[in-house]
Parts: sequence; C-alpha cells; structure tokens
Amino acid sequence: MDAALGLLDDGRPFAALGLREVTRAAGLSAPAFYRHFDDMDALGLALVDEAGVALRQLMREARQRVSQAGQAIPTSVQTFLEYLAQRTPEFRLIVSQSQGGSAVFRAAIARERDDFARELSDDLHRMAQHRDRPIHNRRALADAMVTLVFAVGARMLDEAPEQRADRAQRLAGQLRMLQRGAESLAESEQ
Amino acid sequence: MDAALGLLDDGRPFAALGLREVTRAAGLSAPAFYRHFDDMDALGLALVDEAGVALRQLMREARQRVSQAGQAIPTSVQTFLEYLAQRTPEFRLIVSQSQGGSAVFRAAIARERDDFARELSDDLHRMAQHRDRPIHNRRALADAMVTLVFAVGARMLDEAPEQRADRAQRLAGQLRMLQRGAESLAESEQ
DNA sequence: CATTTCAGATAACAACTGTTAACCATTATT
DNA sequence: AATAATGGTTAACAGTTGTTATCTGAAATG
Repeated sequence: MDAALGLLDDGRPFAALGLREVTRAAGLSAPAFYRHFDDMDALGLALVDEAGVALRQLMREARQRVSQAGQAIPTSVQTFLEYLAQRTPEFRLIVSQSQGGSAVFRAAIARERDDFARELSDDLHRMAQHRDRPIHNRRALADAMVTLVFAVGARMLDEAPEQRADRAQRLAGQLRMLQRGAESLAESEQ
Repeated sequence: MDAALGLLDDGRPFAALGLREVTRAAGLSAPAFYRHFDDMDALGLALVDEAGVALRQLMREARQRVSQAGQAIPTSVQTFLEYLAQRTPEFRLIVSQSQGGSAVFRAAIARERDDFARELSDDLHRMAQHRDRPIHNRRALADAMVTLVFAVGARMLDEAPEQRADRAQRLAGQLRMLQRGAESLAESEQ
C-alpha cells in the first residue's frame, strides 16, 4: 500500500498504476500481489478506507481544538493544513479518485465525504444554538463548506507552502462568507 | 478526438487511455496517430482547449440570458445545467484532468478556470454597482462560486436528471449564501 | 501535367502487462 | 511432532503497448 501511494506523485491517477509496477516498487515479485489483494481495485479501496480513517481522526482533532481555542473557522482550516502536509499521498488519492476512478471508488469516496458533511452539519447546529444565531439551511451550508475545503485542498497539493498559506487565508474568508450568508438568509426569512 | 472522448465514460481517467486504444476506437491504425499528434499529452491538451472554448461560449450565453431575464443566479445555474447535458464528455475531461493529469494539464485547466473566475468577478462588479450593494471581497467570492459550480457539476455527472435538478437547486441556494455573505461582510466592515 | 504534401496502411520491434501453475520456507495451529 | 497456512519465489503464457521504418494512394500545389 505504501508503494502504491508513493507512485501517486504529481497527478498520476491510480487507474494508471500497473499491478507489476506496484509490486516492483514494493520490492516483491508480481504474483505476490495476489497474496494480499484480488485486484488493483481492491488495493485502491483499501487505500481509500485508510484515508477515510485519517480524515475522521483529523475531524475529531479539529473539534477538540475548536472547543478549547474557539475560532471555529481559522482553527479548522489550520488543522486541515496540517493534515494536508502530513498525509499528502492519502489526500491526493482521495481527490484524484473522487473523479478519476470507477463507480465503486466514487461511491466509497462520496460516502466518506457525506459523513464528513453530516458531522459538520451537527457541529453547526451546536454552534448556532450556542451563539443564538439560527442558520438558514444547515445541510446545504455544511455541504458547500466541505466541497470548498476539498476543492481548495486539492489545488494546494501543487503549491509551495507560502502559496498554501495565502490560499488558506482566502479559504477562511470564503467559509466566513458562507456562514454569514446562511445566517443572513435565516434572518430575512422570518 | 471524438474517439478519445468516447472512451472517457464512467470515471476513466485520460491518463489511462492508450494510444492504440484511441486509434482503434477511431477506426485507424496505430501509426496514423502520429500524423495528428506527437503524443497522448498533445491530444489531451487539444481536448482541454476545445472544452475551454465551449466553456467560454457557455458563459457568454449565460450573460446574455441574465441581461434579458435577470435572476442572475438561477439563470446561470440553468444555463450551466444545459451545458452539462450537452457537453458531458468535455466537461468530464476537464474535471477528471483537473486532478488526475500531469502538471501541464493541470496548469492548462487552472488557467481556464481562472479566466472563468475573473470574468465572473467583473460581472459581480457590474451587478454590485447596479444594485448598489457593495461586495466584500469580489475576487474571493467569484473564486468560491466557480469552485462550487465545478465541484457540484462534477458530482452531477454520475446522477440521473431528477437528482441533478435537486442538486442544481441546492447549488443555487449555496451561491446565494455566498453572495449574501459577501454583501453582509462588506456592510459590517464600514 | 509534375510534384509535393497529407493521411493513411502493413510489418516488425522490444518492452511491458495481468495471470496461472508449480514450488519453497517460515510460522501457527492442532 | 505433524500439519496447515502464510507469504514469498521462478518460469511461462498470451496480449498489449508505444514506436519506427517503409510503402501507397489521394489531394493540393506549382
């Protein structure tokens, strides 16, 4: 699995990886592959699962930090940046497979993403009660936020740290727009 | 070029296409490929260019419709939906290559995307003057909108028309959140 | 009309692909 | 201590890949 991740530098899609190529990178013979996976697809799914676990860990960590330091948006973006630097290959796999994989893959990733959005939606609910500012359409807001974070994260993969910092700051601003907009729409609805 | 697009159904990444495979689908012999392109990369870039042209056409059309019918966000989303249905393979190529291609590809697509965002930003400027509601960070707003539209469009590729309609409606709501948020932030800044 | 360009073809190349069969140590299990 | 399971090996397979050299006919150009 590490060998496969290692081959996914620049935008190399997982589907363009060969079975033999992976075993070669792992220092094994080609038939040894079948001792571990039926298929290249099986390997890919295992990697997506692993990346999902890491993502959930990240989210728990972000929640904890927010509960201590407040500043929900900047803190979360900061945590996300650290995750990105630390788990670059896994995140690369997720974003690349989310649109460059077969149906099974895309379904698996969509599930991870939806989990993420659902939990964020719950967080927003709690925050809204706490701050006493209702939110217009909680689920749509969470969805937009997650979409934005993933898309910006994907673009950051190509960039140097300074550029990443710029983009992160812009991302925080965009998230604030979303949040503010959802609150404002809730008010003018009443 | 049509043959290559035809091979890109489900999430098949362009990088996983073979030269021989493409010529075979086109009803040609393999060496005939070299009469037209140096490389598979050259083919890919040509396709991206073509898709970019279609995208700019779309935008001009959307602008024209908005200037007649008003309703900027719903009209634009509607136009985008039509584009999506009509140019599915090209759009699929764009989203798949935007994260599953080599550096050259990603650069080419990023340029198209930034053009799109810049023109939208100008539109927003004009609209803001017209409506007399200033906007907080025009460029970031346009960027977020484009990001959202592309990401949602990508997810719609897998879906049936009814689901697409739902998602389009949600997208319109999310864009409205962004717009409203940008206006609200501009007000509270003064 | 002669000639060049264009767009195709066939044949052949070495290299690589995924997969299977048969075999071999080491490690666990009974 | 005997047996089974695990994780690896080599050899071989038919197919496929990208690329080159060489040839052919039609179309455009002079």
